[in-house]
Amino acid sequence: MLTERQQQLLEFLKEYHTNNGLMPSTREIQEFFGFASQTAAVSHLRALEKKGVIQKVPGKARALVFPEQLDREEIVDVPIYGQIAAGMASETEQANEGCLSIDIASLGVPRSAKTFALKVRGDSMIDAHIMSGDCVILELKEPRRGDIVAALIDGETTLKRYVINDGMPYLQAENELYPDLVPVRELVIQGVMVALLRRGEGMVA
Amino acid sequence: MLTERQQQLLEFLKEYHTNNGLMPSTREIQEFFGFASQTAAVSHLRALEKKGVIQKVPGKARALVFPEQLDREEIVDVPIYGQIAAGMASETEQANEGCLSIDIASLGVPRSAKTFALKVRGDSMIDAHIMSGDCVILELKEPRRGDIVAALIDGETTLKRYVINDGMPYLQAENELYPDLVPVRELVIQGVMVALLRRGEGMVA
DNA sequence: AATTGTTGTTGTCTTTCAGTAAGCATATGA
DNA sequence: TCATATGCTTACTGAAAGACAACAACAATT
Repeated sequence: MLTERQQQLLEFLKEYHTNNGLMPSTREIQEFFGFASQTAAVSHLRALEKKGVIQKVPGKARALVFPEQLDREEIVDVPIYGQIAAGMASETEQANEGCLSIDIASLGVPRSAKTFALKVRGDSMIDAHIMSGDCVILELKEPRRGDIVAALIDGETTLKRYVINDGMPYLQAENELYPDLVPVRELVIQGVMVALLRRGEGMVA
Repeated sequence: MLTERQQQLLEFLKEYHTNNGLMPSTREIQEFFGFASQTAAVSHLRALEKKGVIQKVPGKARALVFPEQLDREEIVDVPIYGQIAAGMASETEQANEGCLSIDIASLGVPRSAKTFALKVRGDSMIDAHIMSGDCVILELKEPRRGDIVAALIDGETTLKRYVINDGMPYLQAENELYPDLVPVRELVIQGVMVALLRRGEGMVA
């Protein structure tokens, strides 16, 4: 569908955009390709627009848009704070181990929600089909009974199901081999699980 | 950290950007807020830059960038074609039921990979901890033994584990209640599972 | 009391930048 | 063969847009 040259141009646009966060002007395109005229760049852009891979907003500077980008939902950056059941004693200690960028609609959380992610270690939630190595996405909010939560219980953080019995909240593992955790002193809920991402080639059991 | 007014300005920038795919000019900001001068907009932008929430590229038009956006990995749009084990007889029939935008690094697939997603229905893969309602992300590539694949077997599409025994490939469910599927006529692999996304409030067992 | 930050105003100046007109050579398909 | 798409060139225009100077009122610190 696209010619060789048009492909090169599109490539340049994408690269420029990811590097600089904005689109090149026609003169910058001209310079990059070594054109003697900016009109060459303009006509190429026109061709790309006719083929639907870009959209132009007439009269405005650097006003090129990739159509996919427009009907995309808003992307949020979910920071990965670390592994669960390992450290993270204080809430401010944000051992940011990377980020997870995903559109907000896929998570099913409101735009205002504060979210973060933790990597699961261990198999205490295996009966809820949460595997070791999975990445759980949590929202900072009040837990309801039955929610899966990351909680700081007596100094250690774990992922468990939040249960209330006789007005007494405690944590329940989803694995017969693990006991219930009844808080001795404190029970601080750090987040409520809203989504889960399993990734990589490690899909082999 | 930000003042009321600066918050409003940032809000406007984000909204304008998601709506139009590009940044407003200082004069557009001026007009939106009803300033009598564009310098007001400029000085606000300067303040936002000093506080680190935006970056400006001097001399260029509409050259405002959100810093997070810059160190973000490239976002790919994974189309959701439909439910597994339901329809999707032909490969071209793309009942696009929405999209999943996620940064490519989180998926662990090469940039060139062709990916798509399917919503799982049924519990035949429950022992691999894939639940009904989960969204599996698949890549178009050759399966290796042990991979979880979406396959068209004798006219129907299912998600199963790809096994080879005595040089004979067949499909295996991860649930004792389901039998192995040995292809009678044909076995077309539609994609190899590379990631899984479980979302929504339905985290309650 | 002096300084700095916020939120503005009236101006002017200059560069960036998109857009157009007119032309030319080579392909590709009808 | 005639039309149409591609891939360029030179030359010009005018609007879009950033940048700066100078000033002013008001808060919050130092």
